[in-house]
Amino acid sequence: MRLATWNVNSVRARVDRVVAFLERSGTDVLAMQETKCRDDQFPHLAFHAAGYEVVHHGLSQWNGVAIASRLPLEDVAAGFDGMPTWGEPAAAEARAIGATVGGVRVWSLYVPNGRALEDPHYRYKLDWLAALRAAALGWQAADPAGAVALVGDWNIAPLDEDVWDVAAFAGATHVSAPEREALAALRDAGLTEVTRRFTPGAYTYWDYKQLRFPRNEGMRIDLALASPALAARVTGAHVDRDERKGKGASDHAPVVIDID
DNA sequence: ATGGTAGTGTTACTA
Repeated sequence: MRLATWNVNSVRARVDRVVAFLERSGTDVLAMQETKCRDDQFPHLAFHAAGYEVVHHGLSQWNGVAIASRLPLEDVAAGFDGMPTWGEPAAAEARAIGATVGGVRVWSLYVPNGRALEDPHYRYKLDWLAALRAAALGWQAADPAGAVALVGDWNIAPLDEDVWDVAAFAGATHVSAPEREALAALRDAGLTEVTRRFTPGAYTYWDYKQLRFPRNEGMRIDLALASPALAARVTGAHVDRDERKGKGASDHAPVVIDID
């Protein structure tokens, strides 16, 4: 199975490019983030025409997560138990969707950005990650030998080498110790990152501004965490950097994972 | 030079 994760930054603005990627790359299952639309606005027809079914969770023009697959999708879940809320009035955001495909439990995740260390959104981000860890501990306890993939835009650079200039991030989100610790704590639920060893030095995101992509000033923030049973089946991974090129590109590139 | 781009219910907000 070829599984990919991609923050598409609006599926409606990029549907042709996303479908072309699916067909070109031989991707069986694509987890998308930042679809930026409600369910009734999702461009299902273009995916169906290419032979993919889609499950989508979108509540507004913000966030939005989906899984497209040419294998059957089962047991779809919008959000996970205990997921924190945001805003006034407090409400769950569309940042997680899960489905079982080919025996693998796949979650497409869009972790809150955090905005700034002193911003309430940063606490929301940490709480969201802690709640995800608690949910994952439950999944592990229920099925210790299960194949689980948590993929998406984590909005965290786990290591200093995952940003082009760590000094430029002093006092900023994405690299702070609490964020990195919240991500690392998912290890308690048996989850490990499976793409890094195949993609050393690769970035997955480059800001639209300041010529970040031409200068390769990027960040590795799109990650794939896997349960032990699934991690043992990962045979390769790559970042499809070409998808960041040209007119109409997302600011993220797809991360592709091959599973035996 | 405290900007710069791109997306959305666009003239405000999110990233």
